[in-house]
Amino acid sequence: MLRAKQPSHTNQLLDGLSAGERDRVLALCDFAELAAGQILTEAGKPISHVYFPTDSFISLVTVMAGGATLEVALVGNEGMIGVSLVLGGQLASVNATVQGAGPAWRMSAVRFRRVMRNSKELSEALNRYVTVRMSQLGQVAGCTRFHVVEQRLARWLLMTGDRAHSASFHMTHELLAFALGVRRVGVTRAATALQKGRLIEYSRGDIAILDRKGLERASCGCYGADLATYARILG
Amino acid sequence: MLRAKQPSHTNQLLDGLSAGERDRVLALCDFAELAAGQILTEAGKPISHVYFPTDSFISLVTVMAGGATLEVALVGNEGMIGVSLVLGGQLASVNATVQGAGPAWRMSAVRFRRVMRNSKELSEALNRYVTVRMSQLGQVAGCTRFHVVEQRLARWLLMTGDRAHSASFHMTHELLAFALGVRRVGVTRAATALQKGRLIEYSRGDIAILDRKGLERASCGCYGADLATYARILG
DNA sequence: TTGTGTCTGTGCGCTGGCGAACGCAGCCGC
DNA sequence: GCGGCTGCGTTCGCCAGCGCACAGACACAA
Repeated sequence: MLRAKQPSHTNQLLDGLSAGERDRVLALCDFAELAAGQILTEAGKPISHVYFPTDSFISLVTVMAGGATLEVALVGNEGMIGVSLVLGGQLASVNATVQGAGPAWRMSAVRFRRVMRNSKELSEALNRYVTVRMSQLGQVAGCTRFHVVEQRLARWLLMTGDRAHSASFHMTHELLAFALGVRRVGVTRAATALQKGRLIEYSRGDIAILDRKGLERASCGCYGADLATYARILG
Repeated sequence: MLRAKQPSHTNQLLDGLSAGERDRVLALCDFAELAAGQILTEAGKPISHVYFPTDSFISLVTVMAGGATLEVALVGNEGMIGVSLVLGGQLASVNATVQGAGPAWRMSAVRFRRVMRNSKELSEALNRYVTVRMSQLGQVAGCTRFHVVEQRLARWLLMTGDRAHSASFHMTHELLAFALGVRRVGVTRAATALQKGRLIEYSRGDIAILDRKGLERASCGCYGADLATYARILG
């Protein structure tokens, strides 16, 4: 694993709150160190905690009957894990697996429900985040349908770079294949092409983005569309 | 257009409310007759009204940069149009086009915001519906990625039969192609196969389901998964 | 040093869906 | 009764991604 930027220990959703409100919320959280591969929620099972990542990032994956997998969202310090609770539910609707190890603010479901009832400011902010996620889910469906692996890979690398707060991070082709819902070989092909174009560099799971602008050109517009959606609703 | 069952003029979301609450909500609605092709919301534009379909059904479509289209949800009397308002937003995140003409309860955005603030019962019910939609969006993304056109077509026909309250309805291959995000030719192929198997019958846009059980076998499990999700959260 | 496991690269035949194009058949209006 | 429009059927070459299989390359441990 290559060197990462200084961690920020902040989460944008919480930072968007007024100072007093943010402090009240943070007082109910503890600071958890998430390990790569750790499972935070499983589809259909109760949610025990919500998480506000700061320097970790988490992959939300749907598992189809038959075992095929597809990542439907990548959550870093711009988001949260456990949106079902925001909507008053109990059960998770997707599998959340830690992709990038690191810290996150964590709050028990019980406390979260209470503070959601009592804080209009928090619940409004998180409702806006839910709106963003819904928009992005639609976008992901279309992206997955219409864009080729190389574009989607480029998009994924950009998103991950943002959430890792670093141009380099760890992720094998195998894991990328699960996220993109393609074969490992398909990832290798696409990654080789991007590397030949001097946009990225990788070796045994260590990936580095060399040319961010170039990678944006190689990706589909969905990367920019996602950012725009977020900015429009939560910016 | 072939004969339809007796229309019910009910909407399941509203029917799930207590009688008093339902009456209060309905008193704020008017009864609109929606025409096929009518556009109810457009992505990025303000939502003027929410709709609770009774015997109409509406297709929610994402339009990608480049013009490709993909239906991400089909809403009938089990749902509503305008979920962004439920979450406190102003703007639609998808295009909603009437696919099956018919009646729907309609309420202005202004009134809807007010009643949402004042009725815990309504807002909780609609929040559960939002949860369902989020789950289904993930399912759709996976279905679109992994299942072949014939399966997806079968699923679409089943969903539409449910929402039309009838085994027959009107829909050309061309429009189906837009919904499924494939070529018209691809729809024709799949439809021919289903017709040869005596599962459906069609002619110049009039489609009839002949063998519902057979169609379920020909579809992917996503049809059943969607129903199960709905039942689990709202049943 | 040797071994073992992990990660990446390549090749082969197959298939589902694509774009483009053309023909035909039913229906409606004049 | 003719013309035109809409909806459906088919064909052709093409390509992205698939499943399968195997080989090299590096890393760490015994």
